[in-house]
Amino acid sequence: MATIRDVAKEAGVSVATVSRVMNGSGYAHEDTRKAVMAAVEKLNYKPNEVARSLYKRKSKLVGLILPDITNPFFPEMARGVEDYLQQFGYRLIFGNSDEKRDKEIEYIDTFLQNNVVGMIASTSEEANENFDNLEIPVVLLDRTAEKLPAVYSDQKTGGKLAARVLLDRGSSNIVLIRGPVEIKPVFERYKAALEELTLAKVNVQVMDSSLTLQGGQACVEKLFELYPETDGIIACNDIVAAAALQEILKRGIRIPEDIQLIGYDDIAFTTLLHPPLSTIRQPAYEMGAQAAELLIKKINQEKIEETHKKLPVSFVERETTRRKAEKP
Amino acid sequence: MATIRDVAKEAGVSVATVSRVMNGSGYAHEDTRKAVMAAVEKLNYKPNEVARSLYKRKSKLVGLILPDITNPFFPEMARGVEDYLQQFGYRLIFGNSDEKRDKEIEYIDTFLQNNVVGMIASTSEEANENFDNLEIPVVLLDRTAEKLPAVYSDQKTGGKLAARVLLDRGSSNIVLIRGPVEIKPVFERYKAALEELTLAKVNVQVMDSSLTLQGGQACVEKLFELYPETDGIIACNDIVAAAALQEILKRGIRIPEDIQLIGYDDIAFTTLLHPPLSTIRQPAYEMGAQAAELLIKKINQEKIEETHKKLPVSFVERETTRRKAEKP
DNA sequence: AGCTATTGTGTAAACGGTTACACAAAATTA
DNA sequence: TAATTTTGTGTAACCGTTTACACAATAGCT
Repeated sequence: MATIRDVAKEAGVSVATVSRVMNGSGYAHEDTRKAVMAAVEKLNYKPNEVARSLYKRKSKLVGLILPDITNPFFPEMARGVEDYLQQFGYRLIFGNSDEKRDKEIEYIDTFLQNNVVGMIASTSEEANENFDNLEIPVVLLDRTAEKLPAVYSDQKTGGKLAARVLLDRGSSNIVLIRGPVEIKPVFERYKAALEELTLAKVNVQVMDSSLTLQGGQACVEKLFELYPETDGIIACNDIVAAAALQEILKRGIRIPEDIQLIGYDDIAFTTLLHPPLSTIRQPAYEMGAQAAELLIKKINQEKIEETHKKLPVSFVERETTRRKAEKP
Repeated sequence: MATIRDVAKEAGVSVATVSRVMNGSGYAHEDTRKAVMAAVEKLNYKPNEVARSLYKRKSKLVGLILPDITNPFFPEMARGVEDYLQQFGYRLIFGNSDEKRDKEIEYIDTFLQNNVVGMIASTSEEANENFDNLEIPVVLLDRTAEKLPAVYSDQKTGGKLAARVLLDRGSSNIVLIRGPVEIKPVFERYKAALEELTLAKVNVQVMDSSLTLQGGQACVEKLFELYPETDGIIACNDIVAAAALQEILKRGIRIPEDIQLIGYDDIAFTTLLHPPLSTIRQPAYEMGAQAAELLIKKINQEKIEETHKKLPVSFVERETTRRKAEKP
């Protein structure tokens, strides 16, 4: 790889001059500018980001921590941030935390050691003290905290909405599948749904599940043994809903006639399920993009009107819920 | 952030000594070692990777280029490489190429500018000359080329296998959905399947589709208009197969009685489809992990027995294909 | 022409590590 | 005890940029 010194020699100028024309900073005579660019071209010179980063004490790298890219909800987000950042020449150092504090800390440390210019993270709640005394901007994604800017979605409305959908469409023996309580957004949607259901004085059962397929299957296997009269299920996410759907089909229960089912997230494959899954949509890509936007504003020290962006969720009506009776 | 100089001052030694005890290189008296470690502890010193990387001319970063993390096949791979590399302290700079040459080149350039120690890439075929004269190790993933080490799966056997499955189970009017021909592995599986089908003197139709849901739906919409007598479909991947499945169901065709369907990849949600999708499995996670393993060997200049690892595929029998008649 | 701005360029000191080298002190050997 | 080897430590150069500063040349004013 050619260095700035090679270019300087080739162009017959000093390294400072090369640097200036590369960055368009300071003065440079048109002739020397041309000479430098010719040398750059000839040697195919690309400035070494590492050296630049060392001097400037900040790189063009952004750290991204997501719980698990294997869950289809997160790749959407990741692309949202990547696509947005890319326009500004930022690159991503990426790590999966598996919601584990240790991994998170490890990644934060290496991000810092690599002079990242900022970080975007879906951090487990208790851990975000790890981000507290950083001197670089951090934005939380799909999670919130007082002290840090955040982009997330309206879990409370989402949870309520899921409950309302089943209620309005006539379910009265509802199983609410609660995801891991440590995961704040998941817990919030659960809480909101439970509240709505409780208010409705309907028969409610709560079951626990992880957010994975295996967890969902394990949960749902017991569901009908425990609560055979169930006529509505609110799942903690689409994956678990898909597991439930499968169990429902296996048992020959008619959906949505005998039982209604609603998921959460609206990941890509929900539309491919049979019947297609009704769900609460979180705008994952958009969330990622907005987090990136916020981060860039922070990096550029722009004034930020709102540091906490709560994006709206919506009910995506498909075929695991009944049509709501029209008003006459 | 504390620097090595701060630590040196705190411990009352020179920076060289601090460096030596941090790296366990050269001599260091036990007492001074302790003093240094105490200072490190006290100041919470973490060596700056950027400075280290500048001097050594290689970082602890590995570049990863994948076509599109939004396709569930790739996150599996990505985790395979991340999980493996993580043990050795390497981190990932990540980029989606969308199979676009420009994006690929852009990422390669920035990877290089950041002194990555190696790269793993699913590169579009024609573009991999971009990797040719690099002085760092590169391993291809899910793609192959003569000159570069590669980890991929046995597309030829996979394609053949898919065809054999339908053939052996009695389909005789088969539509073969071909993915984008520029994507080598996708083309290869197509070619192998076509060959097998042709040999069988069965009625074959070829249709084109992208690898996405939208593409699959568009293709499959026309399928039954064009070829109403179809009794077997080989899809270019699971996503397209899922689209086909949906169309089949919509049309009230019985599966697998009237028509058989087989996908490719075995991504996570295939098991959730109704009926669960029979498919050809590629060991995506394992492929990622092995690519990482190969890369690390390259980095450490270990001797490598085989630079081209072709991993086996397998038929995952689920419910969109009939049971094969048992031998008596 | 003489003076002041403006423009153009180079030198050298950072940035925060690693390491070659020099040298001193301690341990080992004869 | 003297010579030699081993151990322990510091100084300074280097990695490839950026930029403060100095200074020269040119341009723009009276």
